[in-house]
Amino acid sequence: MTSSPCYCTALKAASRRLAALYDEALKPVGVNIAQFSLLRRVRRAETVTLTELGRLAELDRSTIGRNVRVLERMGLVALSRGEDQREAVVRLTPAGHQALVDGDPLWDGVQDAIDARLGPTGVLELFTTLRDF
Amino acid sequence: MTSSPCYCTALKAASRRLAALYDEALKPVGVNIAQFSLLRRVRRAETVTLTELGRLAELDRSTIGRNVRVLERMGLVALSRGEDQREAVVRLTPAGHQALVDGDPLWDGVQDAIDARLGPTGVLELFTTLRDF
DNA sequence: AACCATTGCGGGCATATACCCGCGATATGA
DNA sequence: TCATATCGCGGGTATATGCCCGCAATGGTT
Repeated sequence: MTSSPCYCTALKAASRRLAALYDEALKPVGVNIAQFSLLRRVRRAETVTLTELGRLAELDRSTIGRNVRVLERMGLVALSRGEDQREAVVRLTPAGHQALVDGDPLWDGVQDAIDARLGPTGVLELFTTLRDF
Repeated sequence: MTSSPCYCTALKAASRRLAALYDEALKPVGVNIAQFSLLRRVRRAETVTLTELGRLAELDRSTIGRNVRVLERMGLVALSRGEDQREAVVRLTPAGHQALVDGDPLWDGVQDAIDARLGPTGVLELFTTLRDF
Protein backbone atom coordinates (compact mmCIF):
# COMPACT_ATOMS: atom_id res chain seq x y z
CA MET A 1 0.00 0.00 0.00
CA THR A 2 1.10 3.49 -0.84
CA SER A 3 0.25 4.78 2.61
CA SER A 4 2.72 2.51 4.40
CA PRO A 5 5.70 4.15 6.06
CA CYS A 6 8.66 4.86 3.78
CA TYR A 7 11.67 2.89 4.93
CA CYS A 8 14.02 5.46 3.55
CA THR A 9 12.31 8.41 5.20
CA ALA A 10 12.14 6.59 8.51
CA LEU A 11 15.80 5.69 8.31
CA LYS A 12 16.78 9.22 7.41
CA ALA A 13 14.77 10.68 10.27
CA ALA A 14 16.30 8.24 12.73
CA SER A 15 19.70 9.07 11.30
CA ARG A 16 19.13 12.79 11.89
CA ARG A 17 17.91 12.22 15.45
CA LEU A 18 20.88 10.01 16.23
CA ALA A 19 23.34 12.45 14.66
CA ALA A 20 21.86 15.23 16.78
CA LEU A 21 22.58 13.13 19.88
CA TYR A 22 26.23 12.68 18.95
CA ASP A 23 26.57 16.29 17.84
CA GLU A 24 25.28 17.49 21.18
CA ALA A 25 27.68 15.25 23.08
CA LEU A 26 30.63 16.35 20.95
CA LYS A 27 29.92 20.07 21.27
CA PRO A 28 32.72 20.63 23.82
CA VAL A 29 35.20 19.42 21.20
CA GLY A 30 33.80 21.69 18.51
CA VAL A 31 33.20 19.01 15.89
CA ASN A 32 30.09 17.19 14.73
CA ILE A 33 29.73 13.44 14.41
CA ALA A 34 30.51 13.42 10.69
CA GLN A 35 33.76 15.25 11.32
CA PHE A 36 34.61 13.16 14.36
CA SER A 37 34.01 9.97 12.44
CA LEU A 38 36.25 11.21 9.66
CA LEU A 39 38.97 12.08 12.17
CA ARG A 40 38.69 8.58 13.62
CA ARG A 41 39.18 7.09 10.18
CA VAL A 42 42.26 9.19 9.58
CA ARG A 43 43.68 8.16 12.94
CA ARG A 44 43.09 4.50 12.15
CA ALA A 45 44.78 4.85 8.77
CA GLU A 46 47.56 7.21 9.95
CA THR A 47 48.01 8.51 6.42
CA VAL A 48 45.42 8.06 3.72
CA THR A 49 44.52 9.56 0.37
CA LEU A 50 41.23 11.31 -0.28
CA THR A 51 40.06 8.59 -2.63
CA GLU A 52 40.87 5.86 -0.10
CA LEU A 53 39.16 7.84 2.64
CA GLY A 54 36.09 8.14 0.46
CA ARG A 55 36.07 4.41 -0.12
CA LEU A 56 36.33 3.73 3.60
CA ALA A 57 33.59 6.18 4.50
CA GLU A 58 31.36 5.20 1.58
CA LEU A 59 31.30 8.82 0.51
CA ASP A 60 31.89 10.45 -2.83
CA ARG A 61 35.48 11.56 -3.26
CA SER A 62 34.48 15.16 -3.82
CA THR A 63 32.46 15.07 -0.61
CA ILE A 64 35.48 13.79 1.28
CA GLY A 65 37.63 16.46 -0.29
CA ARG A 66 35.38 19.24 0.94
CA ASN A 67 34.88 17.72 4.40
CA VAL A 68 38.61 17.30 4.82
CA ARG A 69 39.19 20.90 3.81
CA VAL A 70 36.91 22.00 6.64
CA LEU A 71 38.95 19.94 9.09
CA GLU A 72 42.08 21.45 7.58
CA ARG A 73 40.78 24.98 8.17
CA MET A 74 40.07 23.91 11.76
CA GLY A 75 43.70 22.81 12.03
CA LEU A 76 42.76 19.22 12.84
CA VAL A 77 44.27 17.56 9.76
CA ALA A 78 47.09 18.40 7.37
CA LEU A 79 47.10 17.77 3.63
CA SER A 80 50.19 17.01 1.56
CA ARG A 81 51.11 15.44 -1.76
CA GLY A 82 51.82 11.73 -1.97
CA GLU A 83 54.62 10.03 -3.88
CA ASP A 84 52.12 9.88 -6.67
CA GLN A 85 51.86 13.61 -7.25
CA ARG A 86 48.16 13.30 -7.96
CA GLU A 87 47.35 12.02 -4.51
CA ALA A 88 46.37 14.27 -1.61
CA VAL A 89 47.45 12.61 1.61
CA VAL A 90 45.64 13.35 4.88
CA ARG A 91 47.25 13.19 8.31
CA LEU A 92 46.15 14.24 11.79
CA THR A 93 47.74 17.30 13.35
CA PRO A 94 48.51 17.37 17.08
CA ALA A 95 45.29 19.35 17.52
CA GLY A 96 43.45 16.66 15.59
CA HIS A 97 44.89 13.99 17.87
CA GLN A 98 43.86 16.04 20.88
CA ALA A 99 40.32 16.46 19.53
CA LEU A 100 40.06 12.70 19.32
CA VAL A 101 41.46 12.24 22.81
CA ASP A 102 38.93 14.75 24.12
CA GLY A 103 36.07 13.37 22.05
CA ASP A 104 36.56 9.67 22.61
CA PRO A 105 34.98 9.52 26.07
CA LEU A 106 32.07 11.69 24.90
CA TRP A 107 31.56 9.45 21.91
CA ASP A 108 31.82 6.38 24.15
CA GLY A 109 29.11 7.83 26.35
CA VAL A 110 26.63 8.02 23.50
CA GLN A 111 27.56 4.57 22.26
CA ASP A 112 27.10 3.13 25.74
CA ALA A 113 23.75 4.84 26.13
CA ILE A 114 22.59 3.29 22.89
CA ASP A 115 23.95 -0.10 23.87
CA ALA A 116 22.00 0.13 27.10
CA ARG A 117 18.80 1.07 25.33
CA LEU A 118 18.97 -1.55 22.60
CA GLY A 119 20.71 -4.40 24.39
CA PRO A 120 23.26 -6.71 22.74
CA THR A 121 20.73 -8.54 20.58
CA GLY A 122 19.09 -5.31 19.48
CA VAL A 123 22.39 -3.88 18.34
CA LEU A 124 23.29 -7.05 16.51
CA GLU A 125 19.94 -7.23 14.74
CA LEU A 126 20.16 -3.58 13.75
CA PHE A 127 23.60 -3.94 12.24
CA THR A 128 22.63 -7.12 10.42
CA THR A 129 19.66 -5.34 8.91
CA LEU A 130 21.59 -2.20 7.98
CA ARG A 131 24.26 -4.22 6.25
CA ASP A 132 21.61 -5.53 3.87
CA PHE A 133 20.84 -2.05 2.60
CA MET B 1 35.98 0.31 23.17
CA THR B 2 36.77 3.23 20.97
CA SER B 3 37.36 1.03 17.96
CA SER B 4 33.81 -0.34 17.89
CA PRO B 5 31.61 0.67 14.97
CA CYS B 6 29.87 4.01 15.31
CA TYR B 7 26.12 3.51 15.33
CA CYS B 8 25.54 6.92 13.87
CA THR B 9 27.99 6.50 11.03
CA ALA B 10 26.62 3.08 10.20
CA LEU B 11 23.07 4.42 10.20
CA LYS B 12 24.01 7.36 8.04
CA ALA B 13 25.80 5.16 5.54
CA ALA B 14 22.84 2.79 5.35
CA SER B 15 20.59 5.79 4.96
CA ARG B 16 22.64 7.04 2.01
CA ARG B 17 22.67 3.63 0.35
CA LEU B 18 18.93 3.27 0.79
CA ALA B 19 18.25 6.78 -0.47
CA ALA B 20 20.33 6.04 -3.57
CA LEU B 21 18.09 3.03 -4.24
CA TYR B 22 14.92 5.12 -4.08
CA ASP B 23 16.50 7.96 -6.04
CA GLU B 24 17.45 5.58 -8.82
CA ALA B 25 13.94 4.11 -8.96
CA LEU B 26 12.33 7.57 -8.98
CA LYS B 27 14.55 8.95 -11.74
CA PRO B 28 11.84 8.66 -14.42
CA VAL B 29 9.71 11.04 -12.36
CA GLY B 30 12.51 13.54 -11.94
CA VAL B 31 12.40 13.78 -8.15
CA ASN B 32 14.52 12.28 -5.40
CA ILE B 33 13.21 10.38 -2.40
CA ALA B 34 13.32 13.41 -0.11
CA GLN B 35 11.19 15.38 -2.56
CA PHE B 36 8.86 12.45 -3.22
CA SER B 37 8.37 11.90 0.48
CA LEU B 38 7.57 15.57 0.92
CA LEU B 39 5.06 15.44 -1.94
CA ARG B 40 3.42 12.43 -0.30
CA ARG B 41 3.06 14.34 2.93
CA VAL B 42 1.48 17.27 1.15
CA ARG B 43 -0.95 14.94 -0.61
CA ARG B 44 -1.92 13.34 2.68
CA ALA B 45 -2.53 16.72 4.28
CA GLU B 46 -4.11 18.35 1.19
CA THR B 47 -3.16 21.78 2.47
CA VAL B 48 -0.54 22.34 5.13
CA THR B 49 1.63 25.16 6.43
CA LEU B 50 5.42 25.05 6.30
CA THR B 51 5.72 24.81 10.06
CA GLU B 52 3.26 21.91 10.21
CA LEU B 53 5.04 20.18 7.34
CA GLY B 54 8.29 20.56 9.20
CA ARG B 55 6.76 19.02 12.29
CA LEU B 56 5.44 16.08 10.29
CA ALA B 57 8.74 15.48 8.51
CA GLU B 58 10.84 16.09 11.61
CA LEU B 59 12.75 18.73 9.70
CA ASP B 60 13.69 22.27 10.59
CA ARG B 61 11.15 24.76 9.30
CA SER B 62 13.74 26.61 7.28
CA THR B 63 14.79 23.33 5.66
CA ILE B 64 11.19 22.64 4.70
CA GLY B 65 10.85 26.14 3.34
CA ARG B 66 13.81 25.70 1.02
CA ASN B 67 12.83 22.19 -0.06
CA VAL B 68 9.30 23.33 -0.83
CA ARG B 69 10.64 26.20 -2.88
CA VAL B 70 12.50 23.71 -5.06
CA LEU B 71 9.28 21.78 -5.61
CA GLU B 72 7.57 25.06 -6.38
CA ARG B 73 10.17 25.89 -9.03
CA MET B 74 9.52 22.43 -10.48
CA GLY B 75 5.82 23.28 -10.62
CA LEU B 76 4.85 20.41 -8.36
CA VAL B 77 3.45 22.43 -5.46
CA ALA B 78 1.89 25.86 -5.10
CA LEU B 79 2.40 28.25 -2.20
CA SER B 80 -0.18 30.73 -0.95
CA ARG B 81 -0.97 32.74 2.16
CA GLY B 82 -3.21 31.25 4.84
CA GLU B 83 -6.01 33.00 6.71
CA ASP B 84 -3.33 33.81 9.19
CA GLN B 85 -1.29 36.08 6.95
CA ARG B 86 1.92 34.75 8.45
CA GLU B 87 1.31 31.22 7.25
CA ALA B 88 2.60 29.88 3.93
CA VAL B 89 0.20 27.16 2.78
CA VAL B 90 1.40 24.38 0.49
CA ARG B 91 -0.80 22.53 -1.99
CA LEU B 92 -0.10 20.06 -4.80
CA THR B 93 -0.43 21.27 -8.37
CA PRO B 94 -1.87 18.94 -11.02
CA ALA B 95 1.71 18.22 -12.07
CA GLY B 96 2.50 17.38 -8.47
CA HIS B 97 -0.42 14.97 -8.34
CA GLN B 98 0.76 13.40 -11.57
CA ALA B 99 4.30 13.01 -10.22
CA LEU B 100 2.86 11.08 -7.31
CA VAL B 101 0.70 8.94 -9.58
CA ASP B 102 3.75 8.16 -11.68
CA GLY B 103 6.04 7.65 -8.74
CA ASP B 104 3.81 5.54 -6.52
CA PRO B 105 4.40 2.25 -8.35
CA LEU B 106 8.14 2.92 -8.52
CA TRP B 107 8.22 3.67 -4.83
CA ASP B 108 6.11 0.57 -4.14
CA GLY B 109 8.65 -1.48 -6.06
CA VAL B 110 11.50 -0.44 -3.79
CA GLN B 111 9.41 -0.91 -0.68
CA ASP B 112 8.41 -4.40 -1.81
CA ALA B 113 12.00 -5.32 -2.60
CA ILE B 114 13.00 -4.29 0.90
CA ASP B 115 10.07 -6.16 2.41
CA ALA B 116 11.18 -9.26 0.55
CA ARG B 117 14.75 -8.93 1.73
CA LEU B 118 13.99 -8.24 5.38
CA GLY B 119 10.82 -10.24 5.88
CA PRO B 120 7.92 -9.10 8.06
CA THR B 121 9.74 -9.65 11.35
CA GLY B 122 12.85 -7.91 10.09
CA VAL B 123 10.88 -4.84 9.10
CA LEU B 124 9.07 -4.76 12.41
CA GLU B 125 12.26 -5.09 14.41
CA LEU B 126 13.93 -2.38 12.39
CA PHE B 127 11.12 0.09 12.91
CA THR B 128 10.91 -0.70 16.59
CA THR B 129 14.62 -0.01 16.93
CA LEU B 130 14.56 3.16 14.88
CA ARG B 131 11.71 4.58 16.90
CA ASP B 132 13.92 4.41 19.99
CA PHE B 133 16.44 6.80 18.47
C1' DA C 1 59.66 7.85 -27.29
C1' DA C 2 54.99 8.95 -28.39
C1' DC C 3 50.22 8.10 -27.68
C1' DC C 4 46.30 6.95 -25.24
C1' DA C 5 43.68 5.20 -21.38
C1' DT C 6 43.29 5.51 -16.50
C1' DT C 7 43.59 7.67 -12.15
C1' DG C 8 43.30 11.42 -8.46
C1' DC C 9 41.74 15.97 -7.66
C1' DG C 10 39.61 20.57 -7.75
C1' DG C 11 35.78 23.27 -8.92
C1' DG C 12 31.03 24.15 -10.52
C1' DC C 13 26.32 23.16 -9.67
C1' DA C 14 22.35 21.52 -7.09
C1' DT C 15 19.92 19.72 -3.13
C1' DA C 16 19.56 18.74 1.93
C1' DT C 17 19.99 20.18 6.55
C1' DA C 18 20.37 23.14 10.81
C1' DC C 19 20.94 27.43 13.48
C1' DC C 20 20.42 32.25 14.05
C1' DC C 21 18.44 36.87 13.24
C1' DG C 22 15.07 40.06 12.06
C1' DC C 23 10.43 41.40 10.29
C1' DG C 24 5.71 41.41 10.22
C1' DA C 25 1.32 39.26 11.91
C1' DT C 26 -1.31 37.58 15.69
C1' DA C 27 -2.69 36.77 20.31
C1' DT C 28 -2.67 38.17 25.27
C1' DG C 29 -2.90 40.99 29.33
C1' DA C 30 -3.19 45.22 31.69
C1' DT D 1 -6.83 50.08 23.38
C1' DC D 2 -2.14 49.62 23.72
C1' DA D 3 2.02 47.35 24.95
C1' DT D 4 4.16 42.98 24.99
C1' DA D 5 4.91 38.34 24.05
C1' DT D 6 4.51 34.82 20.73
C1' DC D 7 4.31 32.88 16.24
C1' DG D 8 5.41 32.00 11.10
C1' DC D 9 8.63 33.06 7.61
C1' DG D 10 12.56 34.56 4.78
C1' DG D 11 17.33 35.10 4.40
C1' DG D 12 22.20 34.57 5.83
C1' DT D 13 25.71 31.30 6.99
C1' DA D 14 27.77 26.83 7.31
C1' DT D 15 28.26 21.85 6.66
C1' DA D 16 27.04 17.55 4.07
C1' DT D 17 26.31 15.11 -0.11
C1' DG D 18 26.49 13.66 -5.09
C1' DC D 19 27.26 14.32 -10.12
C1' DC D 20 29.79 16.11 -13.85
C1' DC D 21 33.74 18.29 -16.18
C1' DG D 22 38.33 19.34 -16.95
C1' DC D 23 43.31 19.19 -15.71
C1' DA D 24 47.43 17.05 -14.49
C1' DA D 25 49.95 12.87 -13.33
C1' DT D 26 50.64 7.97 -14.14
C1' DG D 27 50.82 3.77 -16.58
C1' DG D 28 50.63 0.71 -20.49
C1' DT D 29 51.12 -0.16 -25.61
C1' DT D 30 53.16 0.12 -29.76
